[in-house]
Amino acid sequence: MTKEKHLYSRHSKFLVALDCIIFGFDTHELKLLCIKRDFEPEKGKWSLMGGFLREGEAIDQAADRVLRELTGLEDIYLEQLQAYGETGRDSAGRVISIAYYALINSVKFDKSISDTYSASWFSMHQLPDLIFDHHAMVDKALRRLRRRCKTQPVGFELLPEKFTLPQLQTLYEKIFDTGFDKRNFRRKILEPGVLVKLDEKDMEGSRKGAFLYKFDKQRYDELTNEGFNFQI
Amino acid sequence: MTKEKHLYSRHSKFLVALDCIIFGFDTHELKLLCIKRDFEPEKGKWSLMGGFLREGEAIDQAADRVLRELTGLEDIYLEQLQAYGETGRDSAGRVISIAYYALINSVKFDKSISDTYSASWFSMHQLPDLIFDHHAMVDKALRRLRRRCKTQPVGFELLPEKFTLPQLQTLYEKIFDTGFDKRNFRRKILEPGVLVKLDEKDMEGSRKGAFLYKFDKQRYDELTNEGFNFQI
DNA sequence: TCAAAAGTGTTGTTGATACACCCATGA
DNA sequence: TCATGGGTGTATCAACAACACTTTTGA
Repeated sequence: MTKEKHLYSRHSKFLVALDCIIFGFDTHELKLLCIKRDFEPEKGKWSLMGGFLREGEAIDQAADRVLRELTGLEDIYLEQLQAYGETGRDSAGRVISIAYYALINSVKFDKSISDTYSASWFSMHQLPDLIFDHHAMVDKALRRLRRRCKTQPVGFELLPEKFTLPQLQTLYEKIFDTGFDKRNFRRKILEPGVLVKLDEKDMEGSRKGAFLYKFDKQRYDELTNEGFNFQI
Repeated sequence: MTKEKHLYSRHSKFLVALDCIIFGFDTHELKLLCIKRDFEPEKGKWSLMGGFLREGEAIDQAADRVLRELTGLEDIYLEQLQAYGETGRDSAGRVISIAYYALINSVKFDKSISDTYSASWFSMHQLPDLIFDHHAMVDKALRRLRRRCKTQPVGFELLPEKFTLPQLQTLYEKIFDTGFDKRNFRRKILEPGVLVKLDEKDMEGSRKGAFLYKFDKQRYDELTNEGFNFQI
């Protein structure tokens, strides 16, 4: 008999699931990665990527595993939103679900893996119907993402390592679903000095070309230790 | 055989606990309600009030029940923080814990009930050692409380229905662990017009006496519908 | 009459917003 | 040469912070 059984055995146990709200950005749109469920219940309907917690696995690890199973990606920004535990939330039985949101650079991710799950990207403005309480999770994730983007340099997670300021501005505009003044945006984002301008231009987006920048994580950490707070 | 067993039976089940971070305010201090555990493991140590999720119970309901068991209070402000699920977090076995924080007016609560749990209030500056990851939960709860207080009128939950502006200011100062300018504070808090001044004074705190105010929830809801956002 | 807390407006500073033109390039 | 998106500085306005004296009352 295990210690656990001895002490807590009179209490009920529950299935614990992880659901991932996966955001991506492809130069013009903020997108959400959804999968077509290939198992019951709700087989064939659109859903967030999810999975069940396993013995001996921390919940953060489990979310990471679920994300990796779908995208093939490691070292992804992943943050817990909250637990969802209404009794009727899963039509097939009692499941406590812990929602996480992830930010991925959609260029990187492994299309072949996601094909096996019938995954596809949807614009945040044209989401499909999602099962259970997944819409509520997505709403909450978007609000959280906006809050994080205001005070932490997480937007960069959605872009390639090298990016242009117009790209970055477009990203922020899509996340906040609004427009920003170009000069004010550049001033604010450059002012703390955590973006380093490279001697390279991206010539894709325009004739003139736009300088590439890189996020200087080391510099950011230094400043943060000195009490600096990122703000956009 | 239930539908649940049929569909999800190959997955593991887990104990799910609820832990409540209970904040109170007693005119001079922001306080935390802790209990001395009367069961193993960690019997005799200080802990947050907690309990296990039951079959057929939504997690929010369960948190509410746990809170009521300790305080005897209904209709308490209660908000989920997040789930904690490290594998070794509970020394007696694998338990997923969902943390909630509550705001109660510490005058109201039923001392006799809490005595049966050996509960007591601790100043946020002199917290006892707490078991497991409860300190991390408290830290997170305090940060969340500060954020909520900045943009939602939740501070009033910690005060009696009628309160004075000096009391309210002290509350905010204790929550944010800082001092505010009296005139600026009064201007900001009164400006939106969601506090109604009563024709009564509280004579406890001073010779002169301070006017009592009441939070006008109906007015607040009206303004909120018109797009108003509370800000302090 | 005095000690102790309540109550009240104005000014300076700082951060946010609005705004228009020149530049570099490929077609 | 022209169409397209990239890059730059200043002036105005609003929000925030700093600040000191009068009032009321009970002891």
